[in-house]
Amino acid sequence: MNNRLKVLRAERDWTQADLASALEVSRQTINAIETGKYDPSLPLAFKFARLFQLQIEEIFSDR
Amino acid sequence: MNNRLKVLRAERDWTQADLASALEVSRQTINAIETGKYDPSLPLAFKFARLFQLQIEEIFSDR
DNA sequence: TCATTAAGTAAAACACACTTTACAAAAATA
DNA sequence: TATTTTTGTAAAGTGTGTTTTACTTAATGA
Repeated sequence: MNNRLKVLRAERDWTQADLASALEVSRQTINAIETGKYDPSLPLAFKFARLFQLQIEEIFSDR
Repeated sequence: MNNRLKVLRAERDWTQADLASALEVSRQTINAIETGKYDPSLPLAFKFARLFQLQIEEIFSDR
């Protein structure tokens, strides 16, 4: 699973910590997801989508 | 998190076991997700979406 | 260059996703 | 009604997602 989080953050000039606090998760969670260590849970994927106002599929991709 | 799995299954006349084998997960996993015991992982949510040819948000909803 | 901020990473702990086996209850069908 | 199929549920085990604390490295700015 890869994702566009780094780009979406850059477009907004947000740090990983900024994004983490917007989503109420730890900075390490953001880092781990961004660097592909693991996938977010579905509820967290929904939070990303809501925050960025995008479909989950526009942020995360299966292959 | 609620979902439309029961309806989507009914439209296709599939049992929980049918859906489970199409997705290569256990029947108990399908049952637990349908009955709200837990949410699927994001990769499994993608598999549902691909199978039903729907967006994840058209199958699962956050509230 | 020095100090600060941002990003990467690691370990331990805990909660949740998923499996297998097994059984009971409900629904469908002969 | 009797049998079969489907659904619900439970317990134990494994693996993954997330947290906290903490340290290192990289990038930014005075």
